Amino acid sequence: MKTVPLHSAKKPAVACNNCSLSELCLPRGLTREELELLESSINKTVKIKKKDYLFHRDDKQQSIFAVKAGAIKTSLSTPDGEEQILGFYLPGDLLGFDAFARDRHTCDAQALDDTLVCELSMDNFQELCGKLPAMRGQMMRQIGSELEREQMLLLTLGQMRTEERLATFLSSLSERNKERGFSSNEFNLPMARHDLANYLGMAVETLSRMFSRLQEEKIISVQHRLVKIEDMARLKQLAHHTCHPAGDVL
Amino acid sequence: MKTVPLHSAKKPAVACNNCSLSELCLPRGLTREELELLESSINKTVKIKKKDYLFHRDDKQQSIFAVKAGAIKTSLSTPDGEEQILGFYLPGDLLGFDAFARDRHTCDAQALDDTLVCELSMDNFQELCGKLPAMRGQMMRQIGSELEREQMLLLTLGQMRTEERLATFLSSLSERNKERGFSSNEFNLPMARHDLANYLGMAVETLSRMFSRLQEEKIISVQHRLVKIEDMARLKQLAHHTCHPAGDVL
DNA sequence: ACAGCGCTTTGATTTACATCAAGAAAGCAT
DNA sequence: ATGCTTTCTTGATGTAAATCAAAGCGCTGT
Repeated sequence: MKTVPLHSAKKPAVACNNCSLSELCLPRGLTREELELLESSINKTVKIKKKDYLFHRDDKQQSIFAVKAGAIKTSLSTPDGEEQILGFYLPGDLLGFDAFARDRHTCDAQALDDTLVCELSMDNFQELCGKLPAMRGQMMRQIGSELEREQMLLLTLGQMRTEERLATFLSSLSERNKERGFSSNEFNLPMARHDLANYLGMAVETLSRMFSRLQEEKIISVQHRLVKIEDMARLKQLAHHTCHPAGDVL
Repeated sequence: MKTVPLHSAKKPAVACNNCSLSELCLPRGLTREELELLESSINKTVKIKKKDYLFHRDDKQQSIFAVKAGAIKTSLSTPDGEEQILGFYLPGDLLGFDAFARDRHTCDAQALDDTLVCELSMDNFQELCGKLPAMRGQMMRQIGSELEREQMLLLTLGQMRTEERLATFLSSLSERNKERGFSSNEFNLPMARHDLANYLGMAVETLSRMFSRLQEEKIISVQHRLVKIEDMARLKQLAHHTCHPAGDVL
């Protein structure tokens, strides 16, 4: 097993403590020393072009990743070419946990845009988990969030009608933006209609109709990817199925 | 934090090494000494009567649990009383990971039958994770499986038609039984129609119709909860959407 | 045994959504 | 700009599955 230099002589390429995402990402709750150890363990930041893959299903797991800029979607696909999008990962989100079961990724991860991710190798990850209980705790929380997010999506797909699904999605994207200090009333969708429809388990046409419907009802206004929430109360009401205020990823 | 006696004088109440489930449960891959440490950390085994709850949503997480006998369902429910069943946990399955995100459970866990579970307190769990890398690894794998299982269910709910959903479910239950040394061709469903229908995101009536349809097509035969698979090849073909042979829980 | 209750199946009808089809708008290259 | 491709919206039609309704079956307990 590779060992991590405890205090590397030269300044690491990655500086988590300067990163605007440090409160959302792994560093949260770590002490100064722990943070330094983490920084020196981050292997590098990687650029991925739009439509390129960060990993494929069945790839051996090398690392876990943190999105720094851009957006990633993960999806499962079937022999006959059908796909189900499992999640959208935006800046501050971690991904790669899916491979914990068998050391191989269980889904594909593709960039929706030109994207920047930080990479932490599994070796380093394991070592940090052994050494730093706080780091292990933070990691557990991240995995827990992932589990929770998928559970919410199950509820959405299993129980809600299409309008509710969209309302729920918009409401949680809004929450998410608020948490990150962005506007909760006006934002751009990071994904195309096609991807969102698939994620929400409906046809693109249906999604489009639901956007129109919410607009007619004066709950939102949309043009292309720009969404404005005009009546948050009614949106939340439509999305009342949703139990959680929080949620880390979409 | 409580400390775990390294070698308790008296024999622990729990004997993982005698347990028929040790190959599926936490002990897998642990050395003799590690196993002893685990055994002495298991707090107790708990009995839960049919319809009683192991935990509720928002309960503070005290423990993780391993099902020894019986069956547990986990579910999410909405303010207006709708429910989505998230998983069925059978002997050898672990549950409780959902609380990792916020130290509180994100779903309810209810016994489908009189049930026996082993309980490992979070304190002991944390301690073991720090001490035993093998144990931490096994735990990560378990969590990974949970994530993977939920992903498969998302694919099922998002993309499949009702007949495919049932076929997929039966096929994976069959696999699961084979792995545990039970018959893969003939088994009892551990849950009522109502619960299965909800889990698969359809109405009870539709589920019933799909059972009938599969029976008409001579793929299975059903009476009450007893299912016989008459034509495994065609069942798998119907369930072709499913990518994975494995899968730990349902 | 019987009644009574919950669970399951089957049938008739309705409906939400998918599919099919076409047009409008936006992005991209030349 | 111009045309071309891709993405998105809207309309018309079809269908899978929900809902409504009722009957059959298998429990439980008296």
